[in-house]
Amino acid sequence: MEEKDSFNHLPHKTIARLSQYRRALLLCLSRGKSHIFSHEIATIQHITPVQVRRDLMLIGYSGTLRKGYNIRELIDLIGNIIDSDEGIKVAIVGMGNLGRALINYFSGKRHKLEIVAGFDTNPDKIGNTMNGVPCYPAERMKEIIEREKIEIGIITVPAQNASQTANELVAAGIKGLLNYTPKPIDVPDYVYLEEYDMITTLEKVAFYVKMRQSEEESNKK
Amino acid sequence: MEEKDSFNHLPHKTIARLSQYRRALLLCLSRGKSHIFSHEIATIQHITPVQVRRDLMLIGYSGTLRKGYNIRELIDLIGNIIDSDEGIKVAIVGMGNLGRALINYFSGKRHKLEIVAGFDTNPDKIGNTMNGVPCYPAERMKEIIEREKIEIGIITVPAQNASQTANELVAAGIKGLLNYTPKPIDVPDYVYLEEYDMITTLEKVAFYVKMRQSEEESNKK
DNA sequence: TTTGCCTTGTTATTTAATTAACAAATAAAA
DNA sequence: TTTTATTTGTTAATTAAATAACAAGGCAAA
Repeated sequence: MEEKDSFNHLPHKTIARLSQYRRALLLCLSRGKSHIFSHEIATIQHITPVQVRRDLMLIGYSGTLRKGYNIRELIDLIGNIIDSDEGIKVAIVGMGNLGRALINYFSGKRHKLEIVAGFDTNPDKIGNTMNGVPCYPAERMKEIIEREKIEIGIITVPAQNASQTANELVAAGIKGLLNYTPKPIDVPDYVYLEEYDMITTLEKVAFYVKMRQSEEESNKK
Repeated sequence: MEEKDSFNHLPHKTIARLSQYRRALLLCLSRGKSHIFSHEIATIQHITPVQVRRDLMLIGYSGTLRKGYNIRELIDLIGNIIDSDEGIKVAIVGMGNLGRALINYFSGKRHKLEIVAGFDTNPDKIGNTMNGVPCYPAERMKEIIEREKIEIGIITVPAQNASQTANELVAAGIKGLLNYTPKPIDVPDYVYLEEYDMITTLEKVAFYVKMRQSEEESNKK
């Protein structure tokens, strides 16, 4: 208990990187590697070796000098930190292209984190199964989330339905939400919320592309 | 020229928020509103009024005291900053579920930023049109990107093809890349790169959900 | 054995972003 | 007319994150 508490002040960015380190490490392990240096991890992730070492320091893992980190041990440790012992169930609301894309990404990958239900209002989709994930009618959201003890919801409905969907998920007792619509949603404090807006991301890329071009032009002069 | 340069030190987060403010403002405008207060924008975006005012200060926009900001003017100013005068063309590589989801999100929305081509290797998809976006064979990437003067590429191929796709896009002269595969890619300095990893995001949500639960438990004791 | 080279682990510094604090302006109310 | 409430704009302080700096350990080669 006390140990686990020590991880709740890890920087958000470190949590994200740990997840990425683990995937890279699993790949290395499958290729027969047993140890890895911080600069190797850094190269794979396109970050600096210092940042890798600092992250590992924060989770209290020590490598061996001149031999690097034990890949198997590190994978296990990261799992202890970021995975839930019992596993966490996830539901996707909105089985359009984005919802299905997410299911494909996840299918059979992470066993501690499983997408167990999809919801939609389209009668053509209801009753079908996508990559092993059954699609239920939106009206049954509360019932199924409670029955299956689903704790995380991913919102991939059209933007205009985002906030209503969020409310329904919260009412159903969801603990964490991931909102992929461009419409910001409002949830109670006890629900962890992460939002990602694809339109904004693309506009940002466009801005920096433009910015660099105009910098180049003014340098030429 | 000199004015534009003044925007190249805007914080990245501010750029992202400007894009979001604009969308919110367009919605308000369409409802007949002409002015808006910082705290109204803040409520819509679930941030603080101070942050809104600070962002607007950075772009040099002044509202009128006790009347707020002129929505029309502000929309135009944000456009001047983040849009490219001539517009920027975008290509999507990988017309799977995620690629199609992005096309749906964008279709007909932002006229300064247009998805004009999709690429895939699947013969069933090649030659089709999705929401007005034609799907070309991957081999024609360079040819079409050069011909259409496409500057931004979005990578939505399977992870194992990510880096090869990135190389092809860079070779074709792309200026900005948005990588949605969980595999980090490597691009030259002159290419602006943004990466987003859905698996990591979901693992992060799961971590914080778990963390809060174990905090609650230890509080009960 | 000794020297030099890597590599880790940690602290210090710098940079980025958010939040707090508050002066100034002005419309509305007293 | 004077006071009060509200809202903007800006500087200062705080927090979060990344980067730099460097001591210490230990293998390999001389």
